[in-house]
Amino acid sequence: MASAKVDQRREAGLRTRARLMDAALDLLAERGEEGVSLREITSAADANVAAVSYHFGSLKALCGAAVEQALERYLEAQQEAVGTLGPESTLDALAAAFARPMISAMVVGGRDLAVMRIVARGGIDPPEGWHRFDAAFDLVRADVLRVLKANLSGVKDRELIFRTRCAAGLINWLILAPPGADLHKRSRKQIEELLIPALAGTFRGQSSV
Amino acid sequence: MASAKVDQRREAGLRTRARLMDAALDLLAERGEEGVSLREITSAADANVAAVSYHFGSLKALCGAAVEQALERYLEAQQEAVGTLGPESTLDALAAAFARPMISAMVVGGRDLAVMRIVARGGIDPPEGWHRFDAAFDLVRADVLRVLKANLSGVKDRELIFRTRCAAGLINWLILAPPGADLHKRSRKQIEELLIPALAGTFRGQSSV
DNA sequence: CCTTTCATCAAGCATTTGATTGAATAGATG
DNA sequence: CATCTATTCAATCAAATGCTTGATGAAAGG
Repeated sequence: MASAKVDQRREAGLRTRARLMDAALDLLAERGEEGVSLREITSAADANVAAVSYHFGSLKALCGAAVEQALERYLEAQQEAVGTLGPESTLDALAAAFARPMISAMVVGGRDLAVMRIVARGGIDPPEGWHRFDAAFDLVRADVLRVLKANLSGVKDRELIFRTRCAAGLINWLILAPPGADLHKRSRKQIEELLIPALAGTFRGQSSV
Repeated sequence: MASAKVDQRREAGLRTRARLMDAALDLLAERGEEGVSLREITSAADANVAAVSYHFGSLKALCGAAVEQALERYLEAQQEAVGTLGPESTLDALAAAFARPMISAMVVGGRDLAVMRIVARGGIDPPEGWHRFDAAFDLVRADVLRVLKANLSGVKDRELIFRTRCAAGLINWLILAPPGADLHKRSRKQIEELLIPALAGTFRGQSSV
């Protein structure tokens, strides 16, 4: 019990800090950076308005921390999913791996979905400091590009890169779509059956007329 | 000169009214409904703050009118583009027609692009009163679906509808992407060469493994 | 020429925003 | 026990928000 002793005050502080981050995450996912207010976050987190200044310095800093955390969680999942692909993988397998984090988030819902929505929003209005993760994004893109080149040898790199962008955009769009639209609340299998072919088609392009 | 006589006061009023709408359109396209303030619009339109209340009743009403006007312009262009398709049209032709308004807006830029951005934003955060245009959207979707069924006889309707949604989302995503990304400021030909195959692929799906 | 009508404007309104302050509370330390 | 420290809280701040008001100017109408 000696080394397990902790300062209860500090622990309580970290708890409200975490509550603030979670509340910010949910609200940012729902309404975006412009539509989230200090009072709303603190009341959702059951904390005092001053707690934000105390723990993060400012509302902006809190949002930045929340977005950063979302990005880290997302990139980890996305890298793990795409990293397992070998050069022999089919476009279907690529599409499945590429979409896996998004599909999981959609099935599970809750905070995982919020993370995805925040990342997707960042594709439209990139928060400052976003470029800190450029290298990680490039890593994912490189993995995708490798599989694409193996499957579509006749297509220029520029086109393949663009199609990767399209595929990502397609996914992000579906994530940001208002709940109640097509995919939300469906089973993993149903989502895959609809999404994977469309996504694989985007990668493949209309090569055969 | 008899019937051409107009009230100069009223004409001036209509001019500032139009200036307000244009300013609102630009700002809404850039920052979305949450990020636009009364003072910003009126200063961009070179008008007094009270002009908004006078001409539209409220800021919300002004934004609603601007969004509605954008939707009308968009739907007209989209319907015209897709309506020319026959049942014999290839997926390439379908993709070209489907993307034509977006491509034109991207090449021309300016207010046309603002219109597209507002419509795209509406796909994520649908403004109230949006469903007034559901019928018009359905018309476009029906035209697309007709061509899709002729080209992809083995695929279920539900999948084709979903792929139409994916294609629209893909386009909207590229429209909303920050300027400076891939497509912006490129020639129509360059944009088409990149976009049409990707879009046609999305429609076609990965039917042949 | 006088009155009315339409549009614009500076000034001010109440509310909400993010942020700060000093006191109060609860736990840790010696 | 007393002292210190980390956290929370109600109260408050200046700035920005959307909106209204009464005055002002200019064109229109009789």
